[in-house]
Amino acid sequence: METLEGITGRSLTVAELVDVLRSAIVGGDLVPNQRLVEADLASEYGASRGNIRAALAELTVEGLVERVQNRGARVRAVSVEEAVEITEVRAALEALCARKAAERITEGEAAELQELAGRMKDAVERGDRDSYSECNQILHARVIDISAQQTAAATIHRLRGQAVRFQFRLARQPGRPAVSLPQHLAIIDAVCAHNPDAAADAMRVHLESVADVIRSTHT
Amino acid sequence: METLEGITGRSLTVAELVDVLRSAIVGGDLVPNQRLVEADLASEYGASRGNIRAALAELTVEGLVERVQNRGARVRAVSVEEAVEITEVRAALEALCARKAAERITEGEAAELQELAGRMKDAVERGDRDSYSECNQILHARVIDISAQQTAAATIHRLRGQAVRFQFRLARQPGRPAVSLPQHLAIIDAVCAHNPDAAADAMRVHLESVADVIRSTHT
DNA sequence: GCAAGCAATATTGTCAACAACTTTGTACCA
DNA sequence: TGGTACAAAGTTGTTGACAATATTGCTTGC
Repeated sequence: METLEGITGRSLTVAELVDVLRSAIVGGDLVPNQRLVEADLASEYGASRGNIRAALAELTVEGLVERVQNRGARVRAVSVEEAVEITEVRAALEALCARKAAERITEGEAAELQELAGRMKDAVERGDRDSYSECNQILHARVIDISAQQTAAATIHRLRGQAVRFQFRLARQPGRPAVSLPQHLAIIDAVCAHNPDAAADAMRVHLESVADVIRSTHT
Repeated sequence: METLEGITGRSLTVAELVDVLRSAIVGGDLVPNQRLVEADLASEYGASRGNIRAALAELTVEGLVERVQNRGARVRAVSVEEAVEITEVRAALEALCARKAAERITEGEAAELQELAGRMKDAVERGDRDSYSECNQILHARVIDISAQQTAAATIHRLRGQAVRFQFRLARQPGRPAVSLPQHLAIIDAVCAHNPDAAADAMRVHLESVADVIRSTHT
């Protein structure tokens, strides 16, 4: 892989570095607890150490990186307990979004969600995990989108980045689609039926069940 | 006021600057939309511009400061619409905390909350706004504490910082205590009765009513 | 063989200078 | 009078050098 610096000839800005490093952490190129030595990252990504340093400071506030005084930065390792907490917070926030989405949804958007429901049923019948997983992500994103809640959306997005490793494992669990499909369909039904309370409950139940699965992997 | 630099003889670290600037913004010494010129802040607080710059970057991620490329930083102005959203997110998260608190609360903690309920009733009867406002803050803080939800607590705290200006106005509204006192008592009752669903509902209803008041000030 | 102290190395924290960009003010021309 | 081009000032973005701190490995004495 060629670095961006190698291609463009200029060095990366702080904002670009934040994006690049965030992707590297969320994407798993930088693994939990891995040390992030400023000088190494600087030569790796073709940036000055000062900019690397600034980027690490921002990612620390985002919760992706952990720093201790005079001892440098590491990729933050999220414990199972913490992943459960994060998922519970997501449950509360996405339930809020589902509630607002049920209040605001248009007929066009409802038709779109119904079509998505069809694709999800199909995918489960065919045993197509990748397609189902994709629909899953689209559903959650669409509900947040329709809710038009900027603050909740930003918070959910940040938390997702921290726990993405656990989500990933989850989707591969055998028998998981059979459990989650009816939950997803219940969310779609309630949102499309303009039923805020039912939509919030359905979303909360769904993500609480995700939290339970994560909890159970702790043993 | 003497700067910390003037007292200690050394210049401030980035971490110290973040705290100082955060307090200044939340406390209202730096008002919304006020420009934050790095060089000015540097001489004001007796720090190097580089450290000021790093501190502003962190506060930007926290949502207290707004920056645009090459045009500097300002204190972020939170709109009424945004304050409503923030309060709704707080409603969802504090409802989660109330639920968990109801599950975990000990008898000692329950007695403490009941005593707080008494003080709140007293304060309203006596018309003592300051005391009631203080109890209010203690109640919310205690419920979050008892819930032992680190992730939710950190998120609530960050959001509170952004909307603190609106909260402040609210407490001074005439007739407000008469509305909020029964809501607060309902929260305490449900949490102490180990009733998670009721606790979550009571907290959500309470903060949604706060959101309504903020919304109504827009007109 | 082992622990304590010390030197060497690695790494982070801070700073001041320089470069790049944006805005403001002014002169000139239609 | 209005607008455009250009110069000047103000401010932010970036970098490399230096200082402070932590870690590692070695030596020495027991």
